[in-house]
Amino acid sequence: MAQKTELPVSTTKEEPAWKQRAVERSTRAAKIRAEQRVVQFLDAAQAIIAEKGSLDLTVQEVVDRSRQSLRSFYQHFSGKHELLLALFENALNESAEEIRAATEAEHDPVNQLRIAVHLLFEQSHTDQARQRRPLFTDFAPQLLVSHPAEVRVAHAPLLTLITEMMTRAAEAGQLRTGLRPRRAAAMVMQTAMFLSQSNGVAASENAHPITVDEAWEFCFSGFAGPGAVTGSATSQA
Amino acid sequence: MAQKTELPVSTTKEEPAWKQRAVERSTRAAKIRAEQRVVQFLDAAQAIIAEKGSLDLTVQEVVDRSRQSLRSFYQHFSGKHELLLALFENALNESAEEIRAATEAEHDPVNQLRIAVHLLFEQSHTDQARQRRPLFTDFAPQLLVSHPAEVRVAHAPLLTLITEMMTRAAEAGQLRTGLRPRRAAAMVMQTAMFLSQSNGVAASENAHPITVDEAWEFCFSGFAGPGAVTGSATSQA
DNA sequence: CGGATGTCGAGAATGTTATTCTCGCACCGG
DNA sequence: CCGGTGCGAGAATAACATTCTCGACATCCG
Repeated sequence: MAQKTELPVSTTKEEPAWKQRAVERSTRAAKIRAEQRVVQFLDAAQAIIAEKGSLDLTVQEVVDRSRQSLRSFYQHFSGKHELLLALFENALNESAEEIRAATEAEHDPVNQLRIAVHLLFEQSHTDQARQRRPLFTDFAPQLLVSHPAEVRVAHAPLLTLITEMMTRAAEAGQLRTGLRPRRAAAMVMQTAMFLSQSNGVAASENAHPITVDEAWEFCFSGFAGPGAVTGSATSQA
Repeated sequence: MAQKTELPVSTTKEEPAWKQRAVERSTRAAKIRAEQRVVQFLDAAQAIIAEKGSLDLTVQEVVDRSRQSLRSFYQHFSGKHELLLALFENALNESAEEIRAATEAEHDPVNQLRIAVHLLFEQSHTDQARQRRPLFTDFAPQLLVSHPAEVRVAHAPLLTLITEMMTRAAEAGQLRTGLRPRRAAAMVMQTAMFLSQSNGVAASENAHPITVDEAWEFCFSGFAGPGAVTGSATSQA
């Protein structure tokens, strides 16, 4: 691509320093701009979703809102799907942060887990708290089917966090024998999220909806083994 | 609409018997035809799904395959969505039947539950056994978000079945105190299905995938009271 | 028989999106 | 000033779902 005529043959292997620097300079600027744009797209999408309380957004909407162009959009994302995936990962990271923050005051690992399950459950609830996170939990199921690998990556931080707790619980002898902490963490995490989701809007008909506490009791017994007792601060509400 | 002139006023309230019969006769024929057509659409869709192993079907495909017309399709279904819903309900009914059949030889309610969880788990697995049922389990998540009420209806037969088992388990003192059978049933059902789904294709990377037995142990501990032990026929595999 | 009415296949028309493509402008180093 | 390059505006394309129109064929009623 470059003017081979003026450059020594060695160039093929290693560019001269000045060129590298020059390229670097022009490259960095481009990178910064790119990052800015990506962020703008992300923010725009987030805002739209928050406004309409649903994932039904059009690439066009996002583009308009972010005051950029379709062209630019497809230059930065391979498609709508990647945008959503980015938001999804974001949301899960934030969620993990939130849980970490909410549990760091607590010493008892089982209580930490209880808090984690509560938060996870609430954040995954489709109805309530339609502000930010739940939407991505709406999105998760589709993803789970179409792009399981990406989902696993996105779940990683949360899974890691919960695994830590579970490991400490295991050390405290709170874990059913024969159950590896990571497995337990995975199951608890999934269960909390999905039980929450499966409640749907149905608050009207029968008393179906499963409560946070029920879900927690279920998870707790699930990993602690039958007969265990919920940590000291059990919410008997 | 009818010729009011020749008919007594009373007609407005109650049609004469002969007319009712006539209407009935012509109506029945129509109904039969309609049912036939619906079945044809359903079969065609099922076949296509089985063939491509995915839910990505086009209304057009279904229509072509069933040797009918678009017009006819929209005359019998309010839209693609309703078709999928019908298939979904079907699949869940079959699933419930299957489970019922597989458990009727078993007396111990806990063992019945174990079998049920195993079957549910396997049927919900996205990978394996891509023949019939799993596809609808793929479909479920979307539905759960968009039409929770319908999902509840579709789940009803399965839920009922599992609730029966759970009730018997409770009578046998196998259920954690304070846990109503129906709630337990709902949670176990959801957990079995979702844990299975969340495994994704990832069989390659880390050892993530949760096994049937792990899921069962988790569920069992989740609902069973203190000191309970998995039913006699525990598969220690 | 002959027209009215209803059913239905064939396929065109419409509407919504995502995604791609084409232009043309503005800016930048030489 | 010139050839590029980055990018906005928006037209073009492609899939689909859903609706609409037409015309053939049947069935019923007088």
